[in-house]
Amino acid sequence: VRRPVTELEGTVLGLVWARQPCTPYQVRREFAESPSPHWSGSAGAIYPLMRRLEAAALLRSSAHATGRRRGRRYRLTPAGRRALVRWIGPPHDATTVGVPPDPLRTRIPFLPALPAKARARFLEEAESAIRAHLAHARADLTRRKPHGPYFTLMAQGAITMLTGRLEWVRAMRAHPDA
Amino acid sequence: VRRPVTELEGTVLGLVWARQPCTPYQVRREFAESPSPHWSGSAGAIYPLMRRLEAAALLRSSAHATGRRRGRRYRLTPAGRRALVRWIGPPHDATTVGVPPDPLRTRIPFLPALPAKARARFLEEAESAIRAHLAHARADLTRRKPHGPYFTLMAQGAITMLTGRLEWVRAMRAHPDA
DNA sequence: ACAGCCATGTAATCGGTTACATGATTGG
DNA sequence: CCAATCATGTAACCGATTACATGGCTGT
Repeated sequence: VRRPVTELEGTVLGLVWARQPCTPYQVRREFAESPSPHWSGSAGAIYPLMRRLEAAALLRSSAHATGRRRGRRYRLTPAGRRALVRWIGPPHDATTVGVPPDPLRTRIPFLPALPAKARARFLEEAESAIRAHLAHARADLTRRKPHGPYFTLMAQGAITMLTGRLEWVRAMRAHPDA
Repeated sequence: VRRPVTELEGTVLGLVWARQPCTPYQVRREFAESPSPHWSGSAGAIYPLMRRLEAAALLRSSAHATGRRRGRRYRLTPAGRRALVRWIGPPHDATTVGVPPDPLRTRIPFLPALPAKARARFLEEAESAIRAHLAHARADLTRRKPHGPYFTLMAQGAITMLTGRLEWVRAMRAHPDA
């Protein structure tokens, strides 16, 4: 009666699957290089998490040493592989496929708390910040393209989201009282 | 030297601002009715949080009783109002305005772990689930329209995100190896 | 040799969820 | 009156972040 794996656990299973044998540090680097800042991939999150996954028999590890440095390399167990497939889905639940959280959208209903001038600045700064992130996302796309079609598709997904958000903000600036 | 308010704290400040005087239960209902399932608005989160905000002098409360039921009504203090304005921004940081987290997108690079048939089913189920959520979001829009332009804009933002995601999934289904 | 980064961890803190407890109100 | 729901909390657990500690490696 194992509980389903969390988002972070599922992502780590996927990263290990793709790179096995894989060290916790490689996983951390992947999070650090990701354009999405949602998870920090901090050491305090990743190392204990991978130990937990091993305790749950979803990962197994072997000691490893490059030169004199100790370390562990992780691989998926068959149960880990099955847990990964179940995490990917389908079925998709509401948190996976529903309206994604968006801190910018969250702020919109509270804009009347700002004076009109600050409200205009809010939207102006938002638009230029989104453009900057869009440029980063496009750079990320070209960087990931050699890694295969699915990495390309993921990067395109990020661009799609940013583009939609940009249009949305532009519409708000155009019709402030729509 | 107060730390900046978190997303949940900022949202609660905004909700209290819009409805003051406001009980924790009203705040919880707002989260429960929100189409985004990101925060549960559980009692164990909201009641202690509002007490913390009062301890930080961003909220003040007065005891209240309807019939024989005890309770507290909260209002913003001037400092709370300033904290709300600072939370809304600008400036926007990367977590606010960058690529939003998206559990569906997160799964894409791991699709090769699925057999081809399951991969097709993943995309098929994703598309139909997004359509269902889009219908909910549109219903939410018409429900919120009477509450003013900013609630309308927020609801439209959710629709924009879902529409973009739908097009993205449709493109993936059309060109599985793009 | 020494500074700085790479790599592997651990400990304390903090906050959100889950589960539970309790009383008040309302509908049948 | 009794059940279901509304409303107000509390406590335990769990996990992510922050900050710290350590030791090996690399360039100058």
